[in-house]
Amino acid sequence: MGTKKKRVTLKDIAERAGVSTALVSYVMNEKEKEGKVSKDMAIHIKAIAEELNFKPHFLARSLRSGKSYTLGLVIADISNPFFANIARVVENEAKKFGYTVFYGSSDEDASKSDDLIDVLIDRTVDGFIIVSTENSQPKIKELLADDIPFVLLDRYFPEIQTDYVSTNNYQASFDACTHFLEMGYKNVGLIAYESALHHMKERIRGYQDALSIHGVQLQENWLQKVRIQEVGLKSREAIDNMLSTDTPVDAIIFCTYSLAVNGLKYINELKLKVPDHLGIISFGQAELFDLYQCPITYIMQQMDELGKKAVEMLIKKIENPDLPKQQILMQATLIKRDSSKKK
Amino acid sequence: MGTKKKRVTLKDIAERAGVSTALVSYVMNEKEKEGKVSKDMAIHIKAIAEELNFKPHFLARSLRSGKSYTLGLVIADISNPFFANIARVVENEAKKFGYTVFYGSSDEDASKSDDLIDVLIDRTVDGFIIVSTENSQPKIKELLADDIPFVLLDRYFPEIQTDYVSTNNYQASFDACTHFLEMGYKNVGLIAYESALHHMKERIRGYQDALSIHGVQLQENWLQKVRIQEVGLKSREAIDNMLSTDTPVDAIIFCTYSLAVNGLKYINELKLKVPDHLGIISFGQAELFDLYQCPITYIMQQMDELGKKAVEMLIKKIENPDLPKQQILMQATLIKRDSSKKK
DNA sequence: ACGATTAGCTTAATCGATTAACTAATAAAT
DNA sequence: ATTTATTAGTTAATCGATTAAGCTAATCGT
Repeated sequence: MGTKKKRVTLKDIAERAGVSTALVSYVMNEKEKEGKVSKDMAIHIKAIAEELNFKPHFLARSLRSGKSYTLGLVIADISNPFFANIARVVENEAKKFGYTVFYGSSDEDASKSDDLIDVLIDRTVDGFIIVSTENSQPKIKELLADDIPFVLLDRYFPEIQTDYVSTNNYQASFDACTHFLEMGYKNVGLIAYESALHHMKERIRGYQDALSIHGVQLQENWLQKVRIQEVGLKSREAIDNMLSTDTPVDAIIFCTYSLAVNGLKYINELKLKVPDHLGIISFGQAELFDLYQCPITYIMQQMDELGKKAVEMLIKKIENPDLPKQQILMQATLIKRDSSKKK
Repeated sequence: MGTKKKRVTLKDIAERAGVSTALVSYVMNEKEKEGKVSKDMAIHIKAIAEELNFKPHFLARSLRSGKSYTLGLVIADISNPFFANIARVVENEAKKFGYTVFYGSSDEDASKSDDLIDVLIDRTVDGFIIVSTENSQPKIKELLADDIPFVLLDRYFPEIQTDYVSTNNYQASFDACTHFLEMGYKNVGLIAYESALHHMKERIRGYQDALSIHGVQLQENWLQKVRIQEVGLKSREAIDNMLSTDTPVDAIIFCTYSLAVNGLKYINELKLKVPDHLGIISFGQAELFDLYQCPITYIMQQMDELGKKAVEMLIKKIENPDLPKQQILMQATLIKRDSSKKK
């Protein structure tokens, strides 16, 4: 009843085989090719290891080798389906390379993010994948200075030279707005986060350029910015603003999933019909978009590829720190559905 | 410029202070109360540690002490909002106790779950929180036999004596069905997973008992079971079955979030109006329920409490393995909204 | 046949922190 | 004055695996 099974160590195997632990270690690490161990002995030792069900002690090995085969993943919020999916992909991909993932949510708060990174450094992770927050530049620079391998995911800082994998947000936003205009919507609005984060600025810029290239003048109140911490309260206000001008919007682009959730809820409350009263396009992808009044047009990012690339880049970086920094921007795809259908 | 900052070790501090590493270790572990270290020396050493920004090496400490302050969390699927939330709560709660969490998704697949647990054991986690899958009893028994601390979360096996924290699913289901009957719905159906998992059986039993206690005879096709792996395909079939009998249902209880997502999607396709054509109650909670045709009535589990309790129990268990096993069933709450409103 | 290789294994240091056991010096007790 | 306690430290083993360096005996080349 509960006999604490004590670990089988190299020593146990060595004793059983009547050899030194070093030899066992060589066998376990397939060093026999290098002429360190005889074939017979290798077979013999492997058999014993098998029989005793030997599993190397991760901590001991890591301590000695300085490698923990552990990655730290810092994301904004695991309860956002976009990041939940990222987390999943990262976890699965890392596993393929023999790495395990510690993760944590920053809640879009730089100090939480910084703390999390510190905790994970203490835990001797080999590297990081980071979805950074506003004001996390100092920490990022610190990581650079300390030569800690990391890859930024989804968000990056154009003024800091780092590895990153992200999406061409400018293009995505440009395409969304253009699509609305082509479908006959005249007054296209956009709700973004009030944020210094570059990806958000790019989304705004893409929208603005699309309007101006199509000869549409951006009207007052079409562009709304909401502080991340106040999404719940201010989303309604933003929509009210967009609708109560001389040139009320007939279509809205939501720059994030949370903005969409809150906005769509309010649109329901206002009893507005999508897309008749209001066309909708949103960044992100979620089951929710299938179940609204009508299927919502959304901007699909290649999450699987984003996550995979990030892991791949990070592991390469860990194994070869001198690799030149790499930047990847992936293309997003506009999934066109009823919420933006032809007027 | 990337000067790999090398770790500050006990030895560095010891040399600087002209003492042995042992003494430094005692100071760092606050053992001075036990009369091992003079006050002056303690202050002196602490000052040096501070100055050099000493951080103990986690792996070294863990290797020596046999404690890693790491928990393993095995959940069904991180992209399900219910589990994403659990993961979050567990992570936050663990942090409060100085623990960090490794997690992974099992995808409701016992062999994946078992593998995951093995990987985490290799990683020397101190204990597990497990949302178990069908057929994972053997692994659970193995953990018991090996005296590895763990707490089951959400799902448990009544035939195995373990610690667990779960919800009174029988009552929750009973209440949901009763609510429908009281609101004037006559033909209440339920869609569940085809599963041997006890929590699922309890949900079914609660529904059946509620019907029979209120004098309603369970009709053919009212109770539908769908295999987890086929939710996408078979949900439609299930709903078709419920609607195409002599006694078609006028209300449906969905036993899980995934069942609800798929079911609601199909109900949209069928252009059925909720709640006029069909009342809806679902287990789980999600933003999606706010944004459907009308707000969906759902069964709210106390996720925060579930997660917190699980962490608390686990850590107590880790620190005192001889603690008697504890079982906790939490009460769920029915959040009544328009999808089940009075006929 | 003699020195040089090489195959095959062992020794021992190492990663960094912890802790039981020991020492030396001082203080208290009898 | 001698024993006993207490204080304030040090030494060295330990957790388990890795690996450079060393050793021995067999093998090779000429």
